[in-house]
Amino acid sequence: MLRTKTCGELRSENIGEEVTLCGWVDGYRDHNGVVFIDLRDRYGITQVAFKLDLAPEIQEQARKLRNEDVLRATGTVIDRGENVNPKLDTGKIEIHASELEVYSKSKTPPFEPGTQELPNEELRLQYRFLDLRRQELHDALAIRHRVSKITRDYFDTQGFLEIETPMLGRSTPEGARDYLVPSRVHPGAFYALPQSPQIYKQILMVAGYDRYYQLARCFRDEDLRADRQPEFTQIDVEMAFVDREDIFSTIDGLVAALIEGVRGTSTPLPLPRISYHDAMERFGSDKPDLRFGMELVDVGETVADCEFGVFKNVIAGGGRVRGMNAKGAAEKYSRKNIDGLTAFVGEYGAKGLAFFRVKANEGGDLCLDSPIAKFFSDEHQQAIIGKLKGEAGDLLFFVADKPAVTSAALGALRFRLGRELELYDPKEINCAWIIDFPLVTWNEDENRWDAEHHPFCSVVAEDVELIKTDPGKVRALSYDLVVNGNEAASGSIRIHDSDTQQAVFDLLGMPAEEAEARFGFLLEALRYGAPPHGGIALGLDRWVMLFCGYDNIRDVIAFPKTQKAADLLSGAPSEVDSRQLRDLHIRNVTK
RNA sequence: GGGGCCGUAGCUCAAUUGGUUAGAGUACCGGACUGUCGAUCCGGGGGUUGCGGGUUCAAGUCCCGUCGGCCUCGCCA
Repeated sequence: MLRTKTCGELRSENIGEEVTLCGWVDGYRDHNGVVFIDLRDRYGITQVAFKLDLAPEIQEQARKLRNEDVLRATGTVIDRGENVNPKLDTGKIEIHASELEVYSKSKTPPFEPGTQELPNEELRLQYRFLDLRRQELHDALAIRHRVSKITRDYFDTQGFLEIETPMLGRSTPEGARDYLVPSRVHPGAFYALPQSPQIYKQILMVAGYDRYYQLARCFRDEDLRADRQPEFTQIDVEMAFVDREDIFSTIDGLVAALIEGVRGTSTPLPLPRISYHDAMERFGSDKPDLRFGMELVDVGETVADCEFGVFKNVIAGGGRVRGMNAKGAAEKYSRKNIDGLTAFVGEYGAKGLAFFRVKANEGGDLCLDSPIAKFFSDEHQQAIIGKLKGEAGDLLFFVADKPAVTSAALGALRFRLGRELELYDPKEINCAWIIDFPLVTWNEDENRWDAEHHPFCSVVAEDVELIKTDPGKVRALSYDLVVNGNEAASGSIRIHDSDTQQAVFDLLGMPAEEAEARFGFLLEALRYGAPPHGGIALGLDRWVMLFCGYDNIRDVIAFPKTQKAADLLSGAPSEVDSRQLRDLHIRNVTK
């Protein structure tokens, strides 16, 4: 090594030692007779002093050092005495340099990795090599490494094999849009990058590899979000000869190991479970944030005969009126704030947001205060207050609409209010299984049933008969793991007998020929002795994001892409020359 | 595809709500200084206000379009 120590490890015990450090200039202070350099590497910062009286021959060179220059300095570890810097772990010592080698000068950087105020993200992504020098990115990627390492160790102890599956696969048009790769040797034909290793891992089960996992890179050509990148990493798992409980206990163990390994805290197992139905009723979401309460309440019966036309008409039309109680928030939201919330729920299809402040009148009785309170008799007001357990100072919100809209709007509003009202400890990691998802949901536009999870998802045994009679009521053997309001894992027990598989294809309106054409290779494999099997995939990026306490996954990915799926560092995607296109039998039709 | 926020010096921001030569901090350059650690002090350079149109006596500011970044609905089996 070119160095004998790192910039993070020297302490008082090292005083008197001759050491050599390498690193980047994090800051410089030139006092003519002495030049101070804050030298930074992965491990920390150490102050190096270049003193005129000790090494006059390198003084001139030291005075020219600027931020982000790379150097090697050799010198003696000195006690700082009175001049300790409590901000640095190495603050009790410094190096009095006798030798200096400048490996490379840096152009003036567009921003300083050590600075407090971050530049805009566009610049950070363009100069990602500078951004990655920041301590926060180092920490995030270290946690990411820890999650991967713990995962591999855990599955190893459980007898799993890590098996790689192809990146160049066959396009199956279901689900997300594929990223396609043209074939040179098969003119007009394309590979697809995997949306997930789903079909391959099921084939591995048929092949007898009954405990498989993989840290799998996946690709989906869909619009991005804060927690969605076009390429991302799944902890992909599949097991044979198992039922749902085996998956839960296996993943419970992984989750506990991750939290223990990253946070150092233990997690009570088994993780709690909530049915999809209960999650939607109580929280308005299939990925509820369970760090706080503020559950939804149905007041449909209570307000069915009130004088407020909106409520009355919605109930009469088969809709629902649901609400929730923001405890103590009456004075925290002005009329203008609430207008903002009304616009917010509008994004989820709600046509309005009714609100009431709970107040105590002169007599000490509770009543509702709102522009629409006059439409509610005293009996109605008391009933509403009773249902939502209202107390003076509470703020009640209601949405009246189609059932799905009340869930979507109130679920989103609850999530937002929980954050704004700081109803939880932001460091908490709260996990729960959501189970008993519906197998299919009705697609209004296409006038058919769509698979909620995917077409190979098995069904709760007692619901099999319902496939033909009442498909919307069929519960799937699928499950999600939600963490702090994020879908952090999703999986299912798969269908392994062809009768059930055919029944599901029939339900989805997929003719046998079409199923054969699309994933016949999986169906054929299942005909050669398929064990009962099931699995799950965890979103590794999201888990790391949650462990870091960030609100987007770009900050836990070394080289992320922008919302338009561009890499601002490399310039991908880019045009290619016509020769490459010709080799691939591709013609550019945009010109 | 839709909605919203943003774009001014290398960077972070300001600019009287349409009005004189677009400012500050920081970074950068030069100088002073032997104990700083957000060093300090003196001096200096640095602008196509993302881009293109339009309105106006006058546009960083208003309007239209466009590019880019972020958030989001749809989408993501």
